[in-house]
Amino acid sequence: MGEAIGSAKEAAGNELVVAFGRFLGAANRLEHVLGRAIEEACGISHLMFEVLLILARADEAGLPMRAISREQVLTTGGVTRLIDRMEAAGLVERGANPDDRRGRMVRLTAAGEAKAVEASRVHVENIRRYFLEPLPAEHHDVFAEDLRILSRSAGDAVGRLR
Amino acid sequence: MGEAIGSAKEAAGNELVVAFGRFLGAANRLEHVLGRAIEEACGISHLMFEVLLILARADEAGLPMRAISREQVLTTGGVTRLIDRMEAAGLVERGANPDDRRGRMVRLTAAGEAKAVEASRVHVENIRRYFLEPLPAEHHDVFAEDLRILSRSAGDAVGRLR
DNA sequence: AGGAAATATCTGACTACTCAGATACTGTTG
DNA sequence: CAACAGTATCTGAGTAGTCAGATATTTCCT
Repeated sequence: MGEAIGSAKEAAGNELVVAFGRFLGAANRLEHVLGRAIEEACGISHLMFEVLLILARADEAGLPMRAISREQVLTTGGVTRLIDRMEAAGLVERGANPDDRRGRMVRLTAAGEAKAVEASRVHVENIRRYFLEPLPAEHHDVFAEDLRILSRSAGDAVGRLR
Repeated sequence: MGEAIGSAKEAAGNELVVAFGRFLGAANRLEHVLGRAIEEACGISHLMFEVLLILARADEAGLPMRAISREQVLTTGGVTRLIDRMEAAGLVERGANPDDRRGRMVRLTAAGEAKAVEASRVHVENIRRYFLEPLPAEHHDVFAEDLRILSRSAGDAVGRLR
């Protein structure tokens, strides 16, 4: 694992490069495919689904936009435009932020709540059908544990990299 | 795990939705951050790096473009444009495909090989420094095994979803 | 062989991001 | 409290993807 990388072929075959590449590639494709499935079934993009979930966890008053750009890998400009589209689609609404007149609060509309429920059902169904059911039942726990370990490790790593 | 989802709050708190969301989010951010690091250090995008590695694994003759769109989550149109930029940057070159006159072969230039080596060094260094070194040494094997299991499971799931 | 269907790539039009700069506030500090 | 650095959001311009349609060539079937 500690060899110097001399040629391009060696670089491409390096154990760490290969292992991380496969892992990240698989995770990306999974997200891509699950996102596509929601998009086709519910007519909202993957990012919109994430935002619906973030807002569903918040309380009545909603969240300021910056809270959304922090949770997603999106610049503030990107969030402005994403929320513009979601507002145009009737899923969220913007209101004044009483604590800070620079900011706006974003909260779910009734239609947004309904869409969050609908999309979650689709999502859970897809995960279960294609991801979990083919595994023998006793592997579910092990798998869930793997997910936890990896998401924590990956999260820690991101924190250090920044 | 089998409850019906009734409200948006329940949807957002659903165990599967949360676990997959965290996992995919962490994997994405990790890829994003590692990609950024390569971009800043080497001046190539994350996708260009992936393509350099794919081509480095191929033999002298290179690969047809379609082989690249298959390995990446990219349409053929996207590959055309990505390779356009890489060719403009001097990293790859296109040649005729003697077996199929519709297609073109893409292969690394000397500059492309050098860039693959350079970027891999940076990548390995970052993974090691931020991801592996903070783990106690005896966890490395367990971790590598986790990566293997998860990337295989995710790959299988994607196959079933399509 | 002759022609239909499939495949590889390229392109025009569109979309959704990024970055940087503008605007409008807030908070801190001398 | 006046100035100034900081923060939240929005916007213009640029970039890199998608999709669908065009073109050239191959493959398959009769």
